[in-house]
Amino acid sequence: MENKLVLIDGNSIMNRAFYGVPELTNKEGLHTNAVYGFLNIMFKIMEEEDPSHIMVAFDEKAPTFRHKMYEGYKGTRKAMPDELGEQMPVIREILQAMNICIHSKAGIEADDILGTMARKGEKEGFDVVVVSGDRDLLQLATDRIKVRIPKTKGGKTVVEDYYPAEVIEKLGVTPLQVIDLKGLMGDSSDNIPGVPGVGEKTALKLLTLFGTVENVIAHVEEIPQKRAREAVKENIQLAKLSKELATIKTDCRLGITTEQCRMEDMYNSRAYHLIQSLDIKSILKRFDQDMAGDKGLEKNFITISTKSEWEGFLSSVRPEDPVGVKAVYRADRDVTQNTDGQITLFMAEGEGRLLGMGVAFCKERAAFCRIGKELTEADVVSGVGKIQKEHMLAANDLKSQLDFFPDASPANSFDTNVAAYLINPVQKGFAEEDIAELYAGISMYPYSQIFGKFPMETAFAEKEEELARYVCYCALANALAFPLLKRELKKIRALSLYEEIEMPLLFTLHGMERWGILVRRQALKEYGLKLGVRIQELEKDIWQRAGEEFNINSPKQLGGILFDKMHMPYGKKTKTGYSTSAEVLEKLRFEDPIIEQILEYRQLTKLKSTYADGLDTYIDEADGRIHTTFNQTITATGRLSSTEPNLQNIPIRMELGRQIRKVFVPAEGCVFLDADYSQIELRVLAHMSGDESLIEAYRENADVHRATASLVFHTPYDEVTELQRRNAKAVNFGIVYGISGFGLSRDLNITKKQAEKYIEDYFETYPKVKEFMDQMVADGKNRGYVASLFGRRRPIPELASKNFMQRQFGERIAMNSPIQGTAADIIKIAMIRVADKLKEGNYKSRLILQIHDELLIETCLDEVEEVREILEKEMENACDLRVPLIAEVKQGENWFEAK
DNA sequence: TCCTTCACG
DNA sequence: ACGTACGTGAAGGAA
Repeated sequence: MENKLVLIDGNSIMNRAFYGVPELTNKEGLHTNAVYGFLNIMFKIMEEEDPSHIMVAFDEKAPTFRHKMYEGYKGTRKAMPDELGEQMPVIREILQAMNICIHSKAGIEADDILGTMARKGEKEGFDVVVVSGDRDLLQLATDRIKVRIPKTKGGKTVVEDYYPAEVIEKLGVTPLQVIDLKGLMGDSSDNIPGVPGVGEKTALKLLTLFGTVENVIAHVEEIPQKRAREAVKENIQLAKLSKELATIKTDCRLGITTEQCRMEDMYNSRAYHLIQSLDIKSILKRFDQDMAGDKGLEKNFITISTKSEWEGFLSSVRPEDPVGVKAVYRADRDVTQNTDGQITLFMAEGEGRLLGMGVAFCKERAAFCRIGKELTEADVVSGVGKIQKEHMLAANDLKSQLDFFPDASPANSFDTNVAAYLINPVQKGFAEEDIAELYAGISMYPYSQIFGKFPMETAFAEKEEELARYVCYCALANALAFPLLKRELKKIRALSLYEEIEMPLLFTLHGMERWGILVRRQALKEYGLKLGVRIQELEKDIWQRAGEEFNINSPKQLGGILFDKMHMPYGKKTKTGYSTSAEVLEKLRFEDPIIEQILEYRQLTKLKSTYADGLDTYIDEADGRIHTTFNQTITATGRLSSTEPNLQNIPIRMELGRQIRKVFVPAEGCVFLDADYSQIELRVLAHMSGDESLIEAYRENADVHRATASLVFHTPYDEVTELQRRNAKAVNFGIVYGISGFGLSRDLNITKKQAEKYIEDYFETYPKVKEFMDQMVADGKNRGYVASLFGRRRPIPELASKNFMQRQFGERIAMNSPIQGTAADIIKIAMIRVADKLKEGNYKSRLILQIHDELLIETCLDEVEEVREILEKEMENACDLRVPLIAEVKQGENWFEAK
């Protein structure tokens, strides 16, 4: 409806909601019940009233003049409970995000703001609706001002409506007389004293007789009842004051116009995300219905389905525009074209998989290219390729779309995902939805809310219109974010990290993923079968010893058997019950042979489910190879991670598990070359700390653990015992992790005291290491982040935590991240150089895996010596430290042999 | 969806 | 008086 103004009493409704809605919290433990209740009431009112204008008024935190005056009189207003107080800023933020006018001013009560705006609106011809939980507001009611008072009755919200007629009916006085009523009877909830001894009944009688407080006072002698007469007589000042207190001002100078209250773009994604962070699902539904028209692109995107349209669109690009893109493609690979070997397979890959592409230059020019008869995949691909010569290509997760951008290079393309990751690696997400918010200044409707968990391929088939719009927004977000992200990278001095490491690496990783690693499927299957046989034997034995059949994989059931039924002494307890971890079982080894069997059972089922059976499902039918995905933007430290499947955690420590590496083999005519960095993190530590003794040890190519033992335990280098060396090694590890006495004591099975002594001695031996650690923690506290040698940042908010544990965790992170991060930087450089050398030299050998400090190359037999040289040299020379970097290269017919 | 366990560096 | 070693991903069970 045109010209309807809704005015909401923020504090009052929050208060109502807080006491009316049972306790609710989000994942972080923030209370949300009042916010939830408030929004429910607000939406209900909006649904019923369909207003054109809306405003919410709040009280300022500081006590107002009126209350100060009264404070001196009698007590104070009850303090707001913390659980409600913490929700006040939250609701204001949400309302602000929804572009709802909120107003509060020191010295002016919310009531007075409402009163003033109500009268103002009425004068300007608005229908006014005032929403409050406070009956005080009833004095505002007129024919054009409706007062609505929500009440919660048994979990449901019922709203009582008051025009003047209803006020008279319910209260027995006119709206204006509400003030007089309160002046006489008072209002404890609003701290209005009233006249002592005068209640509702008496007050009403007096008003029927005299009309107003002033008249009651003037005719005080005429009051029939003695008690009331005396009461009023003795409290004339109090009555006057009470009336004043009860009077809502309607003439405040607020400095806002009704026009500023106009409703606009309420259902946007900023508000959506805010509410989402509160874990209130039911409110989000309202957004689902109403967010259809999000901002940014309006209806400025077109769908292109012919080649001429495409060419016309391309020519509309302005010289300074980047080209934002997002490809929509089929996930499956084209099997039929991949019959004659590797090379053909990859040439053919991608071909025929593209379904469409969002392309955007700016807010005014965005298009969805629909692949079809008159616009082929080749048209789109070559069109983008051509425009890329002059314009930066901006994509998000370019690696996953690289098949469709054959002309892309690290220099002519930008990945908003990678860039945002470098700016803050511990942020929630880096997809277009996040980029749009943070770096493009536009709102996007989240994919999952439109299409659920379906892949884009399905979304394209079922909701093409919506998907077209979605990918255009993605493309636009990328285009708009590009300059901002680049500027930010420059500002934090991470631009060279981005340009010289991460972007080139993206291409290297893409090549590794596509090439994949060959797996002997049959051997894997046999391995799994063998495990299965033994698992069944163990299962039978375990059940027999337990005296019943149960699920050995269930920690709960296993705990019940071991600790309740068999009465073994339990060690640790977890949140949910007994711990049955290997560490605990290890200590029970001698209680019963069942323990040994359970441990073996655990080991075997792990190998079978995760590796034997698990890996098999990832073998590509077309080429017999496994193509993992390397995630470049997951870890907080800068390492890569590997998923679907994870090829960075293939067993090696235990012999039986290690055997599985025999199924990973090089292609026909090739061998594996596998190179490991030797103690890269400790070497990085030596460099970064500048500790002379540690550097010296590495320069002399000494056994560092032995050297450490020698210095820490004051034993000649050649007389260090095995135990001493082992202890020193554990200390070295601990140092890299951000040492703690407890952690080390647990690892070495010694007392905390002893462990602390070790650490103390260690720091005495390598004083610069101690200095370095302290410096990192100080840096983290001062700047909020620590950085690697190449400028890779990790924010550490934990260091500012009030929680001791959290803070200590922050300190360990501060000590570890620069080291782990620098090591990650170094191997990334090595990877790029190795892959580039292989490419430039037209070698047929390929880099196929990275496992943090290890690189695996499928090496053609005739290239072995040259590639070995390249691998070793590029790894060792990846960066120039104060200590040498050593890479140990091994060769083998499979991954087992090459380690 | 969260938790526990365990595989790796 | 707390209750911790740093960084990951997958599987299976419990809720």
